[in-house]
Amino acid sequence: MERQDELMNIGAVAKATGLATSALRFYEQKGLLAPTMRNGAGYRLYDGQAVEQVRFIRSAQGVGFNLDDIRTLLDLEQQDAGSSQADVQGLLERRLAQVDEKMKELKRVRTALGRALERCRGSNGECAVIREISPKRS
Amino acid sequence: MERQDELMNIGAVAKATGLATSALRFYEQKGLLAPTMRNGAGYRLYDGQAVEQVRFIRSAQGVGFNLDDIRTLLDLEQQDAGSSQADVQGLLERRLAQVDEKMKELKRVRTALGRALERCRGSNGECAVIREISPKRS
DNA sequence: CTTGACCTTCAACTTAACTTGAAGGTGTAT
DNA sequence: ATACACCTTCAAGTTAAGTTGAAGGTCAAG
Repeated sequence: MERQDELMNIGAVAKATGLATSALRFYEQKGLLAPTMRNGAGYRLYDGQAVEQVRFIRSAQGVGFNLDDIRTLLDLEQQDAGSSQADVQGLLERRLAQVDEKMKELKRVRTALGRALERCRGSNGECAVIREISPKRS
Repeated sequence: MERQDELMNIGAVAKATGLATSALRFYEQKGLLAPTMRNGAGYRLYDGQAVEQVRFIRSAQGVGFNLDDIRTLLDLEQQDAGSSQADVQGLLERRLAQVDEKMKELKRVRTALGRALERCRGSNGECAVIREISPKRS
């Protein structure tokens, strides 16, 4: 299982993740994403793991974690001297509880939407009138 | 049994929800929360539903929706007469799909944390997080 | 009728998470 | 060797979601 160590420069990572290069540099500055190395000219070079990491960041962000939270989560990977296993474990447990809390909230939101949809379908014909629902992006 | 129409002023809603009064005024300005009425002096007066609504807003925010999204959700819930049934239904369905997508992301994050925790407990040292993310792309 | 805890508006400030722009170096294809 | 698309840093701008502060009105208690 030799992973081909093809390194990609920042533009390739950007393309692979759908983010702007500026966002990737920003993540680096915030300690969330480090290139594996730089080439002679100072270009950042990333391996495939970076793409995975960016995807994790986006997932976590999408469900309401901020970059600081995410950084501490990613820092666990590093096994920094100074953080004991117990520290790491405790942090993981707290984050997990937080995720479970979010799961509940999401279900709450889902239920509310489901009820609205039901009502909308149940009312034969009348949800409302007029037009113009703006094509709002997510 | 006419105890239901107790109106509360903004400070009481703030206390009941844990938000600052300034946040509640801000939500009003953004069209997310309207007081049922004002008293003679211009004081905002809210009913109990407002507290529920604020809780919904916080839940939705907590799972990554922004206030604009939430406003459209609330508009739908109240069947804000302003769009056709098909439009409303379609939008509701899209939002539901979005919620389900977030649910998946949350599960993804949860799984990553859960497995890292398990390994962290089981052996010494390995408390990696992002390695546990399945390399599945969206 | 004054005191203190409320409330009002409005404008300016803050923080997070980026983006944009300027000024310039690099890689490679013709 | 000249384009041209990349890349670099650094500073400043933007947007969302509020907070903070000034200047003042209101209400119950003493």
